[in-house]
Amino acid sequence: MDERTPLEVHDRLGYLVKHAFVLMEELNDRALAPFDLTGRELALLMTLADLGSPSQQEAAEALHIDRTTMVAYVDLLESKGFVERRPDPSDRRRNVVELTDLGRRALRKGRQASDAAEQELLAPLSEVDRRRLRQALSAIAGPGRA
Amino acid sequence: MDERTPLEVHDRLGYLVKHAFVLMEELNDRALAPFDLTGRELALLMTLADLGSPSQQEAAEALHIDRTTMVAYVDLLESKGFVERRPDPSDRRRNVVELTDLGRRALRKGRQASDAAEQELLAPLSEVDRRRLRQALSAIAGPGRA
DNA sequence: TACTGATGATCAGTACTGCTGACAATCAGG
DNA sequence: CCTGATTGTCAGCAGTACTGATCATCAGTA
Repeated sequence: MDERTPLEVHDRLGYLVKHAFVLMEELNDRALAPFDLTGRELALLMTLADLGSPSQQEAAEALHIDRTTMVAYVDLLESKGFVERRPDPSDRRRNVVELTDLGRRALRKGRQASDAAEQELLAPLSEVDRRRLRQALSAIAGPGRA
Repeated sequence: MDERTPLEVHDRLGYLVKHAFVLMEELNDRALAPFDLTGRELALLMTLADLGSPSQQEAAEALHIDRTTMVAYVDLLESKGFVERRPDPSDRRRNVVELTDLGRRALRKGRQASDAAEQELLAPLSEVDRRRLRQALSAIAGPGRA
């Protein structure tokens, strides 16, 4: 009870991708709110866990965000007690960013909640279609394109 | 020559969808720049053409944006000479938004350029995969979800 | 040692997008 | 006429992420 006429713009790839993104963001942030996390913050926690204890620069590159943006994220997660900054003894220009125990716990809980949000977004799709969508998006936006 | 370790975060749906969106936006805006259009502005031109001559409110609903945001878009497109505001004689609260001849021309050119940008984004995919991706995104983000 | 250039983190300022809340004008129903 | 709802407009704010400048540090070189 919303659309009368099918609109051309609703079939454009740009429109579809944008609204899939907005929806995913909403579901993700809603699922993560109980753990005091946003989707972007969870992504950073995941990156820190994957990379060991990277510098801010390395983490920023892995997430394809600007290093000046990373400063604010680390500030935020540090204020929540999820990560700690530590100057790298072997190169004192660098800040090593490490997960705290609290941060590791938030990561575990957050990953579960985010998994559930993904399932919610993918609900209209069959198992095969979900796999195909993932593969298509990886081919489009994955390594070597950004 | 970029990623050493496969990172968990790069397989998350949120990450994939976000970066597909960012890439699509870049390709779209680059393709549309010669016609003095952004992807969002083209979307509005398409909506106006589809809906006939809707009020700002109707156009905003069709694009799922706020009516206060629509004001700025119409201002912008009006300053470029692509659309015209006209008070609706039958309801003087409303502004009917109409494409000008210049706007119709920009729409034609812009649609072609945007089509090319879509093809560029979809380049890594086969014809079948492109169709499946579109269907999957429609099921996820199409009518009835937003 | 001293000099030079590059690198990492930080901050101020800016731009863009899109929201909320308030307002005036207008309409519809009684 | 009144009342309440609707439409467009505007000011203000929030979130995101950038550029450019600055400071400390490092690496290489003479």
